[in-house]
Amino acid sequence: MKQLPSINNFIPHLAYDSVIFGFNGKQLKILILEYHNTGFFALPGGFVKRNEHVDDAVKRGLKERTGLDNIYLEHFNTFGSSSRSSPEVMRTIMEANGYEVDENHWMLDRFISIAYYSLINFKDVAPKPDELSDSINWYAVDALPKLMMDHQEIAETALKTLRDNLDKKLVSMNLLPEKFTMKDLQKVYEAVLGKKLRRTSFQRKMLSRDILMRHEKLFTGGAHKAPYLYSFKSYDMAEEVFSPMAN
Amino acid sequence: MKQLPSINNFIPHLAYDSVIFGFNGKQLKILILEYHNTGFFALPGGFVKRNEHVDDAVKRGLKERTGLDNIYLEHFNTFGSSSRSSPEVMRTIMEANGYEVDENHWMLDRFISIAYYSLINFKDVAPKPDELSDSINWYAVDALPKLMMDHQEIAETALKTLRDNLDKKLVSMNLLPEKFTMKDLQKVYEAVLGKKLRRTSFQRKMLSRDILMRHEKLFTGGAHKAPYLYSFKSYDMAEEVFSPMAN
DNA sequence: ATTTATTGTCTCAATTTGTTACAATAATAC
DNA sequence: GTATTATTGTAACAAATTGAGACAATAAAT
Repeated sequence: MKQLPSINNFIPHLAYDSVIFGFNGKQLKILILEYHNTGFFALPGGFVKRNEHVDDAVKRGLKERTGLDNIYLEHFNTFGSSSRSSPEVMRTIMEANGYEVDENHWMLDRFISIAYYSLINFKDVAPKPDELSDSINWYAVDALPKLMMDHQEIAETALKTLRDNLDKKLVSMNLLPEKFTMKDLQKVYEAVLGKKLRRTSFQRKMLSRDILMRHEKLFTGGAHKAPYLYSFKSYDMAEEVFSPMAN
Repeated sequence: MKQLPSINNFIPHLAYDSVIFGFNGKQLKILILEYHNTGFFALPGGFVKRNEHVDDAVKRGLKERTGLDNIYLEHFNTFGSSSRSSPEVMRTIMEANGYEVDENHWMLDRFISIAYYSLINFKDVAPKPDELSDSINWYAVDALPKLMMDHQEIAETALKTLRDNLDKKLVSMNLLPEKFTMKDLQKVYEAVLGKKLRRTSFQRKMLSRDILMRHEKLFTGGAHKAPYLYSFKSYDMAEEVFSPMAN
């Protein structure tokens, strides 16, 4: 009989789930895994070790379970409803994988989930399913399979957060190569926001913000004018929150 | 010897902290408590029961510890660094209150804190300290005492979140009476944002958003034109996040 | 040289915001 | 009553931003 993780190593009742957004130049997708022999689709998640920073647990788990390494993750919400956990679902998943599950097994307990999201360029990675999962695949945000427990809500909240923050945080840095064209940048914005933007206004706006550096042109071989390449200027996040009244 | 709460009732390693913003018509303040005989200042916090929604734990704890009841709370972040907890601080607080603390007491463990914030009109409430605390008082956001552990960071993050969301969420509803004048509303915005706003532009903007209902005038007895009273139109939060591309 | 697709920028209209001005009050003083 | 005072609601115009279209400047193919 295979061994499940021991409760001694983990903080009980506490889990994380991660919403990994990927972009293929056109569409925004989310990484979803499917458990063996169950038909259950879920966000990649895991547990937190006794003496581990939650941020590190998410990075560790994501690497173990999907092969993804060294990606920028951001916490966006915590799902703490006592009704969100489903012992039956957990039992089904574990039994379908050949584990014997004790009635009082800690993984059947009620869990609070700390939720993270990330944005990556999915050309760069090849996620691999872990031993519990049949598959791990990208699904377009408007064509997700039915997700187990409250994972649909977690994914929706993540998308809303991403849309609200795209402008401010420029997390899109993770979705683009070091250097990119204005059109590439616009496509990221359009995919995340889920709507078309006006080319000229977008270009003027981005240039006026003084956050881009212009580099050499990119010659693609197309029968047309070559676009400039840009990169983000580095900027620091320093911000005085508790400052005295501004003038 | 007094009894500390038993671990059997609570989820281990999990706590919450609350940043309660209050507004007095002029300044934005935060509710801070001071533990007996220690000089430690802290945000009001507590633990989550085994079968309790985290949201409910925060409401319950806040009522028990401060007398505040029925206020709107919103989760804004989770503080999960493994270094954020300080067993020495916890021990000092408990011993200063006459409790005998076992070396391995669960309250000395590492804790992950789920953080909430709220906005209230502090004319309406009279917070009372709980048995562990000497005092519970309002402090202006730019004149906080030195807070224990990472509570300063939690408070700063809450203020930043509040500023970022004031416009969108109109949480300021909690800071105003049912009906209020345009000047009242402007003062809330100014206190939260920490800067003066232009009267005419503010008024035009608020009116153009179609979120206010105009009522009768308010006669204060002042030797001048009487302002109208307004209230927020109710609005529902329904929002399609996973909708197909907008045109 | 001509054609084609795409890019960068300009222009002018439409919209939004900043700024000032001013008429319309409530209450008080006379 | 009438004048005075403080404050409010809104108009008017300027300044800034955004929307929409036009167009010249390319790269590469014909």
